[in-house]
Amino acid sequence: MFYHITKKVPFRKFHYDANFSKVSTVTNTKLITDYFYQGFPAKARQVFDEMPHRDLVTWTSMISGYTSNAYHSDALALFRDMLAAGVTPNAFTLSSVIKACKGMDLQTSGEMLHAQAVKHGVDRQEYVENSLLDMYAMCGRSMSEARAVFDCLMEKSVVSWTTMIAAYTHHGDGHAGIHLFRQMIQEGVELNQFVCSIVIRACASIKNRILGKQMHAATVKSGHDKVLPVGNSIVDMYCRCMSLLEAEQYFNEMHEKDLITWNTMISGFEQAIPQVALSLLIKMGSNDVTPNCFTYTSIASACANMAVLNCGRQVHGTIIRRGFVGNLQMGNALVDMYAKCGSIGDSQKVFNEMSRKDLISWTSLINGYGIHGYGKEAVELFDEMIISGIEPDSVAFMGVVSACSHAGLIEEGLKYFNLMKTEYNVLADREVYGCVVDLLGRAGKLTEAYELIQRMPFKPDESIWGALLGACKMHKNAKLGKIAAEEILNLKPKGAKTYVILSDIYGSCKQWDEFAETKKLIKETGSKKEAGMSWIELRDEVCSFVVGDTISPYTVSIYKTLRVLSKHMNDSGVVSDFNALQHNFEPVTR
DNA sequence: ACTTCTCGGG
Repeated sequence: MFYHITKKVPFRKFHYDANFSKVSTVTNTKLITDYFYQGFPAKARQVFDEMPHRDLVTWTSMISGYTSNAYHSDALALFRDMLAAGVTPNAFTLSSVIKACKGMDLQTSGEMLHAQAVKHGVDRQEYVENSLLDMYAMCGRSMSEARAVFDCLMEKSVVSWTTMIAAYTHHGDGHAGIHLFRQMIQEGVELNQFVCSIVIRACASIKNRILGKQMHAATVKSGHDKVLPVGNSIVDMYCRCMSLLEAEQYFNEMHEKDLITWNTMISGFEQAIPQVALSLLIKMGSNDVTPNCFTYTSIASACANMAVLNCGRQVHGTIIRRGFVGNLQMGNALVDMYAKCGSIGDSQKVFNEMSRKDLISWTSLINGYGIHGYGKEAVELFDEMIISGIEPDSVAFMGVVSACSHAGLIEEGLKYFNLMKTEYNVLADREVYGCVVDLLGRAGKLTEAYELIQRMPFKPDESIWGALLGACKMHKNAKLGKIAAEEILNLKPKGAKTYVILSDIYGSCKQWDEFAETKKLIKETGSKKEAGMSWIELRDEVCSFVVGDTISPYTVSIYKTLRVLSKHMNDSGVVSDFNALQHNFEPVTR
């Protein structure tokens, strides 16, 4: 049992003073360690401050305790105090304080500590070496420095391997991480829980479900799957590989779950089946797990993906009540949520009230403006972001280009596309090219769009040809439409949707022979186009609609309203696109 | 008595 010994202890004045003081230092140091272990840094600090005498181990316990509780700046400050007090650090101290530098992304300070380690002759000790390796790997912009250190290690322990695999994975190169893992196995290094969880994470990052499942099996065999972080990684892996059934199955089988387990499931389901994310929130409550900030950012995204404004507002209310509004990622999720739920005003409001904004905050609102057709506002916000000193990435450019595309701001959109490489040195990925194809296509510059596809540095995929095909439909260009459709069918032979659009194009171009032939092909392949679905919130209910719906109790009034609306459109001179549609279906009424 | 590597948010 520990008890708190302070300066006020009266026995200090006796002759065995020195000895007693030593005992009390050891005891109090144990107490400090224990307080940190229990997660009470303030109590640990109080013991430390009241100690009559502190030795190197006491200082080190404080520093490492701060780091393991993520109080990195306190750890660093205390290290400075320690040096000022004339105490010389050892390998234990330095590995802890190097870890603090990693936690704060301070490579320069880390390098200074590296020098200290050399000075005190501990730089080649295993723990110091590994913490330095981790610091260089995680703080550096690339892996080259860390790789050089790793290759020079005298002895590669499982920790060194884990550090490297983790760093590659965090830098977005899961393949390199797995490659290193294979090497590690070949060298006969034993698995431990850390390697298991990070390798599964690497499988998740490259969405390799087969390899992930093999690793899952390996962890079961070695018993490491009983460790929570490993189990959580397994759930995460199945979610990211879009194997939600397996994720749920494993989740249900877990004998122990923590907050991260629940959060992993909720964020895993948030995109594909947002309703399940909401029911998981309720379930976790009845399992006595309290949701945190992470939980609610995923829940806000789930509301965004369901486009349910009322539900979203209620969630926002809960977020305010729980005091999560100041959180950056939380704010970002809310900006996105309101935009996707159709309330761009609330989206702006949340954005304006955010005390800190990062690239994602700006991008979310730019995307929101794009969704709502506010091209000019998107462009202005993008420029404002640049002025505020934020460096755009390809996602941000995609947001502004796509907003321009939807608003018909062709010149503006192309301007930003060109600025990417000329001004900002941002590489346009396949998605950005897709946006630009869409932009040119909508503007009727079909030949330019086709030429861009031919000279882009990637193999065009289905969605890029799809953008061209859609534009061909819009501008009634059967020649390029046929080319685009053929390319898509090469990539995805049974795409009924492609035939349908192509037949629309032939129909609207009045090429009836080709129209009939395409229709015949649709029948022959026997596949059906997946129906698009829309939904709105009506009071407490979500009502969904599909084309040709006869099931909805509102069918009759829906088509009545549609006729009124299209009459309004015609009367006010809006040219509707109903011509192409007429060939596909007739409204079904009862 | 003190040390390194693992899991969740566009």
